[in-house]
Amino acid sequence: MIDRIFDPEAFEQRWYQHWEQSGAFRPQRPDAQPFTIVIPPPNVTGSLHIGHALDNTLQDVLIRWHRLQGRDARWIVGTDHAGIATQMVVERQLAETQQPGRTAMGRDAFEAKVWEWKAESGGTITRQLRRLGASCDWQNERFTMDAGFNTAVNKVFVELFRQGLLYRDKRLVNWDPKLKTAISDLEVEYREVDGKLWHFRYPLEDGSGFIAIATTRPETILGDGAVAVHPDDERYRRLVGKRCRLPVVDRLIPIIADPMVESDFGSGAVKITAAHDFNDFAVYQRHPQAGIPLINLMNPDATMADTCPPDYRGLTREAARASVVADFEALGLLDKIEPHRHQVPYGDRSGVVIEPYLTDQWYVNAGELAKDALAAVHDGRTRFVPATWEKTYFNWMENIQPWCVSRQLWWGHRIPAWYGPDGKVFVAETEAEAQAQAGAGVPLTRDEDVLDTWFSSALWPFGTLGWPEQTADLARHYPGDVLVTGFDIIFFWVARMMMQGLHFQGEVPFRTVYCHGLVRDAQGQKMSKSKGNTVDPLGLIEKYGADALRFTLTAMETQGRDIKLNESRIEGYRNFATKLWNAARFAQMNGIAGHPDLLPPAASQPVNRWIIGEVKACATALEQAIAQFRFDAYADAIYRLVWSRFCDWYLELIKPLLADGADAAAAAETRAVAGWTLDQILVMLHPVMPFLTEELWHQLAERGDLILARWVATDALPADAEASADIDWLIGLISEVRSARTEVNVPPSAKLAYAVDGATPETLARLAANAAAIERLARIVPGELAAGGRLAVVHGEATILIPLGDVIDLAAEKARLEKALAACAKERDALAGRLANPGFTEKAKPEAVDKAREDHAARTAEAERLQAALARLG
RNA sequence: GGGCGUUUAGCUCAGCGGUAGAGCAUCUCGUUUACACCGAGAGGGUCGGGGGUUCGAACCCCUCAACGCCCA
Repeated sequence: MIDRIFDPEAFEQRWYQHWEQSGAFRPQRPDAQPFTIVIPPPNVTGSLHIGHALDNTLQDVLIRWHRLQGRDARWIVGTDHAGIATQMVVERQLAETQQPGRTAMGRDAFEAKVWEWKAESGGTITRQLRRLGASCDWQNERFTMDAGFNTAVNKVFVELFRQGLLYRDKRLVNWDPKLKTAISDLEVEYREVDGKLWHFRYPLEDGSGFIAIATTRPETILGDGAVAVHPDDERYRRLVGKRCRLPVVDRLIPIIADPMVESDFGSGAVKITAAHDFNDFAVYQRHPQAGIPLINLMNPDATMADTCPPDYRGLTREAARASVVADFEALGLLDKIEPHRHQVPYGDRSGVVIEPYLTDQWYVNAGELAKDALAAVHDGRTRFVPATWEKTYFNWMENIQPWCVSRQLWWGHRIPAWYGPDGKVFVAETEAEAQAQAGAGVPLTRDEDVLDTWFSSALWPFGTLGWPEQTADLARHYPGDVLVTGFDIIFFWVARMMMQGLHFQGEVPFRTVYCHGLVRDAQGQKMSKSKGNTVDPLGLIEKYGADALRFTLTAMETQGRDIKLNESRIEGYRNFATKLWNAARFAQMNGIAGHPDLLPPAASQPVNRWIIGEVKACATALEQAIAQFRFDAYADAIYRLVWSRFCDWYLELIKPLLADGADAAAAAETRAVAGWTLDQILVMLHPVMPFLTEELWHQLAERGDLILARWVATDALPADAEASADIDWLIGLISEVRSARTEVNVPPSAKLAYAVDGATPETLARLAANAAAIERLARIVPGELAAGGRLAVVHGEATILIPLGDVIDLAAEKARLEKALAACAKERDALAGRLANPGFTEKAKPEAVDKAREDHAARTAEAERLQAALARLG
C-alpha cells in the first residue's frame, strides 16, 4: 500500500541503486537509433554546486525522455583532471598537513600524491550526481588523465605538429607570477582599478630638451626600448628619428612614429617596453628597422631580474616601481602624478596581477582550426539553442588568437616533445619514436611542461569513445546529439571541441549545443563562496527530495535567461510531488491499478473519454517542448495535467462513478481508464521526477521498471471533441455556481435546490447525465422553483436559478450580476466596435472576423440573460 | 569604445500580431472519508517612456531610459 506520508528519502537512493545495478542506464538496444550526450566533465576536485545540478538535470531529462522513446540512449560520463585547480588543491593540502611542498618532494612524488588524492576524493562529485538521479553510463566512466586519453592527447599533439598547426614560439604570454605558469587569454580577467599615471621626462640625446611620457607602470621603464608618438602629431614631428636618453638606465633609445599611439593620452608620447606589454610588442614587430631591444626584466616570480641595474635586482614589481619613481624624482625628471582608473589583468585562479612575459611556449594555430568550426555553425551542421549564442561563438572564432597550450605545471598531460643537446626538438607519441628521430645515442630531455586542461577536454566527445582506436562505440556515438552546457564556457570548451572534433573526426562533435544560464540567488546575485550566498544542492535534496529540486530547475529553465532560484519554488514543487503521491494513494484505495497496455481501455463515459484526450494533448505538448528544448514548457504542461486536470477535476468527477451502488460496468471502465491515465502521467513525469514516478509505478502494479517503459502512444490516442465539450461545459457550470455562491455568501456546505431556465435539450441532458457530479461539487440538486429571492447563474444559453428564499443577500446578488453584466457588455461593445470598422471586416483574416461575430453574438445573448436576471431581482 | 540581453500582477517568469497568463505571495471561506505540503472563491497589470507600421501591437520597426553580461 502507498504510505500516508510522502517521504522521498524512503525510496530515492533505493531506486538509484536498483537502476544502476540492473544496467537500466544503458539498456542493450542494438537495433535502436542511438541518442548520445557527453557530460561536461566536472572537475575531479569539485563537489556538486547548483550550476551542476541544473546542467545535469537538463541532461538527465533529455536522456530519460529519449530512453522512454526506445532510443539507445547513452549519457557518457567522466571527470576532468583540471590541471591548475587540482594542483592548487593538493599543494594547499600538503601545506595544511605540514608535508613537504611540491618542489621539495619533486615531480614524481608530487604526481603520485595527486593520484592518491584523486583516489580518495575524486569520487565526491560522481556520488553527488547519483544523488541527483543522473542516469549516466557509469560502467564506462572516463577521466581526462587516464591512459587512453593520454594516447589520444599525444596523437593529437603530434599530428597537429606535423601538420604545422602546432608550434613552439617565443612571444609574450599572460604569465601568472604566483603559479609561475603561462595561462591563456581566457583565464585572464580584467578588473577596473584605481591606479596612477606618472608623467616623466626623458632627455633628448642632443641636449635640446626633453620628451615627456606618461605611464601606468614605471617599473617597466627599465626595459624601455623606444618612445613612440603618433605620426600626425605636430608637436613631436621634429623629434621622430632622433634619440633620447633613458634615465636611470642610461641607455639611448629611438623616438619612432606609430599610429597606435593616442595623441590625447597623457603627453601624446608613450614608452615602448616590448617584452612587458602586448601593444608595445606589436609596435616592436612593426618597426624591425628601429632596433628596439626586447629586455625581459623579470624572473618567473615577477621579481626584478639581472637585466636590471644592480640596485633593482631582486625587488618585487611593486618595490621596483617605487624605486623608479623616487629615482626620477631625485633627478628632477618626475613631472606629475595623476589618479588614473584603468583595466588591470588578473589571473582568474591565483588572483594576482598577470605579467606579460616573454617565454617559449607551444601554440596551436587556432585561426586555421577555427575555419571549419565557423563554417559548421554557419551551415547548420551544429546549431546553438537558443540561437543567439551563435553570435558569441562567431564573434570569438572570427577574432581568435593563437592558443597557448603549454603550462608550467606538473599535473596534466606532459608535452610529448624531446630536446637534443643542441636544443633541437623532436615531437613524437613515445620517447622511443623521438629517440629514433634523433638518432640512437643522442641524449634527449623531455619538455618539462604539461598541456592546458582544455587541450584534453577538447577531445572529450571522441576520446571517451576509445579514439584513436576505431571502436564500434565511436562509430555509433559520434557525433553526439546534444551538448548541454553553460554559455560561459562556449569559448573555453565548446569552441575547442568543435575545432578538434572537426579536425580529427571530420564531423562536428554534436548536432545541437543547448546553452543554459547561470543559477543566481533569489536576489539575482551571482552565487559565490566569498559572498556566502551559495546554496548547496545536496542540502536542498535532503530537505525537499531530488525530484522537487529537479522539477524546480526544469520549470525555471526558460531559454536565454539566468535562473533566480527561490527556495519557495522548490517547496511548491515538493507539494506537487505530494499531491501526485496522494492522488495515487486515492486511486489505489479505490481499486485502481496500473494498466497492462500502452493503449487506453475502451471508454464510453464522457469523463473517461475526456481525460484520454487530455493525456493526448499533454503528451503532444511535451513532445513539442522537448523538440524545442523548452524545459519550462515541459514542466508546465505536466504540472497542469496532474494538478489542474487529473486531481482537480477527473478524480472528483469519477468519485460518483466509483461510489457504492454505481453502475458496475461504468465503474470498471473508470478504474481501467484512471489506472491507464495515472500510468501515462508517471511516464510523462518520469524524465523530471524519476524517483517518485518509479516508486508509484511499482506501487500500482507488479511490472518492469518505469525507467525502461514506453512513452505514451500519442498518435494512436483518440481525441473526442464531444466528450471534451461536455466536460468543459460541466467544469464551467460548477465553477460559476461555486463563484456565485461565494459572492452572495451562501455557506459552502449548504445543499440547494435549483431550477433551470432557457436550457436547450442538450443542456438538460447534460444536467441529468452529470447530476451526481453537480450535486457533489456545486452542491445543488434539481428542485422546485420556490418563491422569494433567487440566485441566477448564467451559463451558456441557460440560466440556473437557485431559490434562496429570504436568506439571499439581495444587495450582494445585485452587485454580482451588475459586475458580470458590465464585464460582459464591455466585451460585447468592444467586439461590436471592431465589427463596425470596415477596415477590420475587409482586411482581417476571415477566421478572425468569424470569431469576432460569434463572440459578439454570445456576449450579446449573455448580457441579455444577465439583464433579465437583474430585472427579476427587481 | 563595440556587441548581446533584459524591462509584463507584490515576487519569479511564460506569452511575441487578433478580448492580458501561470506559480508563489495576499485576502475571504472551508476539516464533503486522496491530500491543510489541502480544497473553494476573490482582489491585483494604461505589458519601462515616446514615436511609427497595421483594420488591430505586450508582440514588428525606430528612439530614449534603466539594469545585467560578454569582448576590447
